[in-house]
Amino acid sequence: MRDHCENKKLLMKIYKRLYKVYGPQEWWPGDTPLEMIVGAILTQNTAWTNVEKAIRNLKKSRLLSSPSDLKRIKAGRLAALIRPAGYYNIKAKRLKSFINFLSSKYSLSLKKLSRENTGRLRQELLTVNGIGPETCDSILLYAFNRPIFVVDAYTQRILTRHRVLKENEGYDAVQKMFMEALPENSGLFNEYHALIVRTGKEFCKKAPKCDSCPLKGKDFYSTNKRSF
DNA sequence: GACCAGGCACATC
DNA sequence: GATGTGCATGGT
Repeated sequence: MRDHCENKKLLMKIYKRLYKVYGPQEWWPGDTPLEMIVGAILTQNTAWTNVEKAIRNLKKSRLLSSPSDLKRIKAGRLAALIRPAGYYNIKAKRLKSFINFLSSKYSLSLKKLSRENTGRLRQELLTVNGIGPETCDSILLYAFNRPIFVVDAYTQRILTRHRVLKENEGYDAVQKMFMEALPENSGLFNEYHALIVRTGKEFCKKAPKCDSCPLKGKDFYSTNKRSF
């Protein structure tokens, strides 16, 4: 994370390239803030295709119309419905802990929750068991439209391979780098993260497929001398 | 059949 | 504070 100025230019260049190739991703794939929050929890370490099945089940059972639906349902039944998303017992608990938080502190109202300023909102969400930094920031950015950059495994992997980050950089440090390098704009943060995931899925899995990656070529590497 | 996916909490050292 | 482990389904 040396050469701040160079990294800043490189991060914009990467964004422009991905946007040019893929166009707008129009994330989050969900219709309402509640559905986005549920999706953010369900997608933890899980392929989105599996999450879709779980969300379909919840919608079919009319459990995503309002938070009170999820408040009423028993954790065991909830777990059965979200089974395709994997880790279903623990995720059912996590959904419940969010709903209990919303219920006890915001009278089950997402609108009330959304009146908090961004810093406070982030602080509050992070107290919920099962909501860590990435899930929290996905909720802030996609459900509440706040200018917060979401860091995920693909972000780390792609930027490490492009020598912008050293290996095992912490979440907060990576987020800080993005947010200092880019204009504070939730639309930009939204598209950038979505484009990273899109690129990561196609080209930057643990075994990378760099040959046809849009970020191939020396234009997209930091000159920072780092071994990786 | 092995490997992996848009993490997180908790135990242990 | 770093490191290891359980949680689980469905696609490649």
